[in-house]
Amino acid sequence: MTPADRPQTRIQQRNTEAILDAALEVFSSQGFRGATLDRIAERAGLSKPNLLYYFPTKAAIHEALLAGLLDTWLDPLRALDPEGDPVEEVLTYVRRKLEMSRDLPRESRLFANEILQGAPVVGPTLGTHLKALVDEKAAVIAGWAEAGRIAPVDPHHLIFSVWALTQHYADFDVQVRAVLGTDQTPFDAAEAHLTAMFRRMLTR
Amino acid sequence: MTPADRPQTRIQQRNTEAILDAALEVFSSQGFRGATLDRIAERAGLSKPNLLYYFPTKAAIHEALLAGLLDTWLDPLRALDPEGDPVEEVLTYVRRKLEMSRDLPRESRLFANEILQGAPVVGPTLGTHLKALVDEKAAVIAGWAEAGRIAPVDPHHLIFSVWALTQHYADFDVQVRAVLGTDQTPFDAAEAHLTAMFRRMLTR
DNA sequence: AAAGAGTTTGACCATTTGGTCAGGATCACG
DNA sequence: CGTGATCCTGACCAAATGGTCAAACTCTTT
Repeated sequence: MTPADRPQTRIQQRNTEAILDAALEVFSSQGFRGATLDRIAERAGLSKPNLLYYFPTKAAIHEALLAGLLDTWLDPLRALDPEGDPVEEVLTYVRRKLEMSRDLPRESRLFANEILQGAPVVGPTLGTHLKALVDEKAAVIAGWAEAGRIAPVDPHHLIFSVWALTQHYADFDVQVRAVLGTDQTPFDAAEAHLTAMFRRMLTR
Repeated sequence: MTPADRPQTRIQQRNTEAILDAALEVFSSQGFRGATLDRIAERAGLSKPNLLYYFPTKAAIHEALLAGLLDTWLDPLRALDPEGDPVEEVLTYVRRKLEMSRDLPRESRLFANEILQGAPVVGPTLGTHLKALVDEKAAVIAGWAEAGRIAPVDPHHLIFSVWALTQHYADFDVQVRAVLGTDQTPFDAAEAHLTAMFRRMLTR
């Protein structure tokens, strides 16, 4: 009776994937209101009615993207190991987050758009899921600081700093490249800079 | 012959101001495509045709906002004084930039939206004006580093870091507040954190 | 108070856009 | 090979939206 009874057809899988990929491209570069079903359908290689055969509304596509995104987005923070070496754990977190900015810039911009607009979709989960995870990891970091294993630091704002610094290279990519005026990726220099910066601030 | 011949009427001044303020509110929270002339007109207390009496198109309002913004946005960086004390100069820059995030969050979000969309409006100026200013100040910072007056650092990425860290508190305000779960402003703690962070990373 | 510049608006228009629907094409499977 | 489920499409619709315009109203100046 439930829709889950029938597993996905090959066609279903191929098309929903194509739609989500096309939608990610369009939503992340134009914002929710700027994206049109026509553009998404065109990029996905489908007709608009066909697109609406797989997703009931434009908002449904958007929500599907954000729902799938939040989990993967927080994976690097989840991996922060209370048993590991404090400085290396934070540095690893920074590196993994920066890699995500490099490899998944569309996802980063989709998320940035969502937060900029006031988080109309993911808003509810921010104060619950996200806050719970951040509080947990902040406590770990606070413990390291109290034990004198890293320099004293506000753990919540340390995490904000990681987010801000790494996501900047995805969300403001155009500006970064314009200022550097170089063709090559800024990510190598960014990693060196951020690694040195965090190491220096955490080493007492 | 030029329009500048006749100075602005009082009515003109009041209405253009009201329009720009309303537009800033709507553009920054909904993005360019998400903003409608009806909403802007409503917020400005004018009818839509009356609004279009003062600005020829929606895009013209948007461009007027961005044109006025870029200058004030870079004021704190311009104020970075090559003759001043290196660490204090950078810290002052950070503080002034953070104050702008606190006092002008709508402007910050408007700019973030513009860059996220690929800088369709300000794009050309990024590679010229902005790059020139950043290169100039980066050279100053590089000089300080070479002279051993601050710890060695990539000057361009240092400036990016200031932008990312300070603007984060305006652009991702919803997320920051949701995670902190507090009613009071996060800016006091943010200033303490950022000040300590930059001081530690620049002091050798 | 008259004239002319400046200001405002209701009515209107063309286009875009999210979404619907009936019917046709195609596929999986007994 | 036939039949039911799945997939696809052209034509269409209602609402939203950027923009126009002629006419009316108001303010300033002489």
